[in-house]
Amino acid sequence: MSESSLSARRSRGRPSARTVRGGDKRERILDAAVRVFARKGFYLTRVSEVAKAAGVADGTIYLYFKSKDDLLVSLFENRIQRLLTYLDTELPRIASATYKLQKIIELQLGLLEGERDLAEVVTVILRQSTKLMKEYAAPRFTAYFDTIAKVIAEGQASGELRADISPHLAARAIFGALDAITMTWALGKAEPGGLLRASGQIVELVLRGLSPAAP
Amino acid sequence: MSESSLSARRSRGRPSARTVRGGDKRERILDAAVRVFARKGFYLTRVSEVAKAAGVADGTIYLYFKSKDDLLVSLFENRIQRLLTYLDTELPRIASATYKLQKIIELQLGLLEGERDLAEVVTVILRQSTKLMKEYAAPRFTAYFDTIAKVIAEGQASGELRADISPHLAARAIFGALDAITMTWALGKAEPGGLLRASGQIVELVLRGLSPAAP
DNA sequence: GCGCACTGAGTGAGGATTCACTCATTGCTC
DNA sequence: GAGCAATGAGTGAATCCTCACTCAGTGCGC
Repeated sequence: MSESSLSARRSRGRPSARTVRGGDKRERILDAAVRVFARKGFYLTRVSEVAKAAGVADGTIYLYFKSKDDLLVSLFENRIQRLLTYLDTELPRIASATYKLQKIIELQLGLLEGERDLAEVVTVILRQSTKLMKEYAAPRFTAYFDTIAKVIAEGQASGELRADISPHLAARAIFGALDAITMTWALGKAEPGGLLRASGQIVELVLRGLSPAAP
Repeated sequence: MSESSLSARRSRGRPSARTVRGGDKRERILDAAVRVFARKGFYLTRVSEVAKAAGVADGTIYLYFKSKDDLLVSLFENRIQRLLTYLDTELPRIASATYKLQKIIELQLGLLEGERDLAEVVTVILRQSTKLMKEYAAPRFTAYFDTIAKVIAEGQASGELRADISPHLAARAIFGALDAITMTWALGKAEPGGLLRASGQIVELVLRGLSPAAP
């Protein structure tokens, strides 16, 4: 079932990417969806509102997305892919585990800085659909945790990081810290630069937390 | 408006606490609600399902709660009050900021250990209603953050903790770490004792992270 | 009998999805 | 290049289903 919901994401016989009229409607719908979802939440958002915000008819949404659920998942997929792709290419180039951690933290916060609506969708809205959360998002989160945990384990092996903390636990803690900071930032005033400034301090906090004991 | 929703929580002319028949129905409904909300999420839960799980009629729920929203808020209120009350009485008795932090961490994880459904409600379900989140839960979270931040600021003033990190930022990071750990625990296997074991390591992590620089 | 907790079938509103229709565009034919 | 037919993206009103909530009743406890 989770399988079906995953494969279903890929919309069926959609119009070709270069549509004759209107241009990239799919992109416009996604843009509108981030904005509307962020303002009203998933369940309180009417599909017709997204359509209106995107400047298309209600039915058009169903030409590009299977359902309202599919719209949310596609949104997440579409935007978050950047982060994962970037990590996959960048991390291997960094030798030190501490610098890798620093990069991860800066990336996660940096991606959402300047994209408040996206931040809110990722930290709050995505979790509003239990079905999506359990079937789709949870495994994605796990995969991300694993990436972080692997970096920590490397650092422990090399002696760069303290070895008396479970890498998976630490990974979840780091993710949670970043997530909570992003959430309060998005739900609150969201001052520009707020996340970037935070990232420096969090790097500090995490790296000292994971530093080997002073002899 | 947030005011009205808050005051509205108090149910109107409910049956007296000592009902003649059936005993404390209100409690039974709350118990059922935790279980059903945890399994299906707020929006996918039908009020009739909660009624069925509680062994009462649909209408009975409305004798004790104003609405489905009210049911969720009452649930949170009812259960989480323990944590806050306990903190308010216990924290002042502890002198050292580091021990206070330790207490907070152990309490937050300890409260939910053994109450998996409640853990899921607090970490996941509560956030499903954007309205509740923004009107009701966000201020509660903020108050909790403030408590933690105050402890950190105290520790900084006394030199127990490093002073180059914003107390509010650190508070959110700590909360987020605990929250993410609880969430993955609740959504995953939720092994007994898992949270307690985690709490020791998190205390370690946080306290070293906040420790003053080694000279 | 009276009052009150309780019941649960019924109601109405709301909203996701559908689908019969429109018409700009394309490309075929002469 | 004009006329014409075919195409299929786009539309949005209508459909139809799903619940949250209501309220006319039921029967228990006194």
